[in-house]
Amino acid sequence: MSAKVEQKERTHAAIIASACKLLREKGVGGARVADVMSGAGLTVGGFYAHFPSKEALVDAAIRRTAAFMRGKLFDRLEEKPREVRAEVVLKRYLSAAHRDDPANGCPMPAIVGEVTTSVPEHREVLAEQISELAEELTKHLAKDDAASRRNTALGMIALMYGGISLARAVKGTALSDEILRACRAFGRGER
Amino acid sequence: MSAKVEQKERTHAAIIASACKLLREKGVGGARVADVMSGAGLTVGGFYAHFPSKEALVDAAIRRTAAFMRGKLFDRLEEKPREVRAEVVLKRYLSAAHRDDPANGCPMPAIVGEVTTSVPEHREVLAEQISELAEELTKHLAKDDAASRRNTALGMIALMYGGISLARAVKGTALSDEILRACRAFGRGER
DNA sequence: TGTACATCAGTGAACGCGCGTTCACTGATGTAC
DNA sequence: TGTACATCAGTGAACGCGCGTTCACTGATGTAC
Repeated sequence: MSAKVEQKERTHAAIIASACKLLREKGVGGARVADVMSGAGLTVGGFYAHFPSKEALVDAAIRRTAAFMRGKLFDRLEEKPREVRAEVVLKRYLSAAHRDDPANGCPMPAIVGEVTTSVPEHREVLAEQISELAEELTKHLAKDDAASRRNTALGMIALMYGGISLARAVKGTALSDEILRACRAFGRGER
Repeated sequence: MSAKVEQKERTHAAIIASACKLLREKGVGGARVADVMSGAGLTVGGFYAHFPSKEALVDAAIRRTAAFMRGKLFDRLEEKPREVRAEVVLKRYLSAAHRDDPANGCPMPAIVGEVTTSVPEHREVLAEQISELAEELTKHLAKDDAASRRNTALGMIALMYGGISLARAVKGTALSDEILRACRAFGRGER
């Protein structure tokens, strides 16, 4: 039994990995079941031995990629002085590298719009992941007042998500770089 | 000929109006040709007497709704002192009313995500509309330095778009109101 | 230890449905004489 | 002014394609005796 089970677990992981990549690159609609499976070196039919539906896979992939993004964003952040951490986060998120590599970045740009007009499950998963991100970010902020740390965290999240989404939407134009730069400055408090 | 032409023009306008509503409510994919037509009191088949393709309709609707949104956002803004105009814009855009009435609001939340992975035409139209919005907003900002007015305008746009998009995605939760409030404060410069 | 049987991950074709687009047709409006 | 013909906006059914899901089948792994 063991070898069989291990093999299935490896396959399961490969399906999720493929889904995480496609979801961030092409969104929910663009991450087709057949493509996810062929990305994992398999054929369509086998999918339903691993997930009850595409929705279940998408939920798993949202959670996975959101956690992955938090890992990147807060990586070794505690080594830096508190006063510069917000700036570091802004710089990491609102970078040209992040804009140009959606497959390894934040899931939000690819899914927020679609998910807004879709099933409640996805929206709940997204809400849960935004909350988690806000909480972690709040811990790194410098201010005394807890309420204003919370506000800053939520504002930063909206600015970062909005900035990278717009920059990707107009990618290839001068405006795209300009947006990233402007959002970094705006987030820093420059007016 | 006249009565016939006038009738066709009225129908054309009704199709665009229906498309503008559906596009903002349900996005590009959700604004189905058959639904747009029945929203205008017509049946599917007649669509192609008015537009060469769904894409052409979507482009028209993006332009129309973006212009409409600018009208709302900057309405009588010159009556207010320059120092408060940014704040007024933030308050108008990041309001619960705007969040709860997508059909009459900004087209960006509904289309940015989808358009990013779609045909270049839509992306170009979007880029053009973002530029227009940034230029108009820049004119209302208080600072001396033109470059920093431009930065602030682009930052505000990303913050507003991001804030309302996330607030809509988690609509119905306490987090949704919190995001709107936090973004207004963040945009005002509170850290 | 070997042999017969059971299980089940994965295959690949088919099904069903949604949606953009096409097309033959209709009937009202407009034109020619 | 009236009559025959042309035009064309709008209808509604059909077409084609994409995509999620189902299903009969296969072959390798594991179990029972």
